[in-house]
Amino acid sequence: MTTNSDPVYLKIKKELLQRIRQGELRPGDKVEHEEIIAQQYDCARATVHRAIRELAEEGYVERKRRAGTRVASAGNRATRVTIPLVRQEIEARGAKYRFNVLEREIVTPSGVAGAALSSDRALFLRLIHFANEAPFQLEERWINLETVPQAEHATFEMTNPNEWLVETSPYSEAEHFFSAENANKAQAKLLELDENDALFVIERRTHLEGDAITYARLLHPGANYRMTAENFSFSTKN
Amino acid sequence: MTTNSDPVYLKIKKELLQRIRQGELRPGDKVEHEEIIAQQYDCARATVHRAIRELAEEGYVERKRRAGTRVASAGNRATRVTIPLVRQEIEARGAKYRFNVLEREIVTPSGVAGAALSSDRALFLRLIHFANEAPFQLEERWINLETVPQAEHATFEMTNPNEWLVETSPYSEAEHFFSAENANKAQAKLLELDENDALFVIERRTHLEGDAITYARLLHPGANYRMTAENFSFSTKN
DNA sequence: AGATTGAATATGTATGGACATATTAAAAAT
DNA sequence: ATTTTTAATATGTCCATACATATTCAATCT
Repeated sequence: MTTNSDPVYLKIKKELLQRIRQGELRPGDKVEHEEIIAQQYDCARATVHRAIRELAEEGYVERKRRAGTRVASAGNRATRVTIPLVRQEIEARGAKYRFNVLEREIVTPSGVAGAALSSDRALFLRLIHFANEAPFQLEERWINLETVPQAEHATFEMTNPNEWLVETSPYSEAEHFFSAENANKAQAKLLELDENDALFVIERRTHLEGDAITYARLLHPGANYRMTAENFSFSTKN
Repeated sequence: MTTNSDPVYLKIKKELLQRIRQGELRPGDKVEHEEIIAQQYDCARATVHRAIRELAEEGYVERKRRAGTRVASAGNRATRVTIPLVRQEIEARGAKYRFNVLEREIVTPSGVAGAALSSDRALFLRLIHFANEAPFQLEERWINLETVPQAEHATFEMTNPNEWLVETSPYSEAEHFFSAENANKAQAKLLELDENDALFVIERRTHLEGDAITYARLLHPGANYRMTAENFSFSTKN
């Protein structure tokens, strides 16, 4: 609900959103002009503009110059997913975090990793992450040594590759893919599962200004892993 | 890159983001005050404010009154996932969409569905969705008949339940969960898979002002299903 | 009828000023 | 030395106004 202490633009936003949620304004319906709403709330047009602009950014309405504002057609709305760092994810559950480097090798990446990195030299790493000594995530990672040459001499004993990379180039762009796979024999053994058990797979490609940095596959036992997507405007809070 | 035709606030936003991406401004670093940037760009403070506010909303910087603006610590950044309507998803691939209602029954939901709906009467539906006559998604859905009584007499012959619900209460709030499971015998048969093949599972709970509307489980063959998460500020476009 | 031109209009951006408010740092009082 | 009070400051919101620009609708010309 709308709090008295809310700034005016938020009040307008919430009340409009409520009218949409409750079906008073249905997809395709026109929303009043900014000037008219400004009169209703006795405020400046800029204030109304901000309210409706934010609703547009969140996908609730569509705006066109001269044509006005309409409630957007529903369906395929965007949700937010936060992909956590393993350590945080594990420690947030109150468990002890530990990881282990199983493999470390300089390779010429091929296949998916090759396509993702487009580089001749990469550092390949295979790691396992534990929560309270129980296998939590199996990680296969390629780091592009052409764009991140420092990786060649990093030990990855104290900080895992993910944390190391976040430290090294903090705000690189990332793409994520989610899928499900059956565990092969090796994966099953490392994760203490049976062969063919379902795995929840997160793939991540990061790049900086077009240059590929890393490609990683993060494999979780499907039986107890669950990823949550939040709504954009939760209830009427925002 | 910054286009000449970009509005000033976008120019400021992009150039600040670039300084963060390239590591000139690192996590924890202070960003200049709004007034100073306004001087540099010869614009009003409100213009700078909008640029930095949007960067804050996207998680790149953190702002505190009196304390100023600092580059946020990286890691666990949010990404956007769009959960498409099956029909759109299938037709977007150029395939023919068809669905089939396999089961339809009024039940008292128990287990996860019961917890999600907290209702005594629900319509349970089991459906299969085809792409070019190949099984694409298996759907198990409970619709709360206390909040959506009209569902009891809906046929779901032309419009599938998802589309029907989007039509009925367009902007309800939704939560999504992703996970991986092994197909049981029945699921495998319906999806034309082998038993134990990995399934990519999307669970969805929707509610309207606190009242539960529906709970659905959407099961995809893991072998060829892949969900993509986009970045928030793609490159430097936004 | 069809194409071209020309207003009308709703949104988009921007200004420069004002006041509110959270938070910090310095000053004063204990 | 520690706590309390006070002032300084950066961000947050808002206004009234102005002009830019995309898009529609009507008027005009071929």
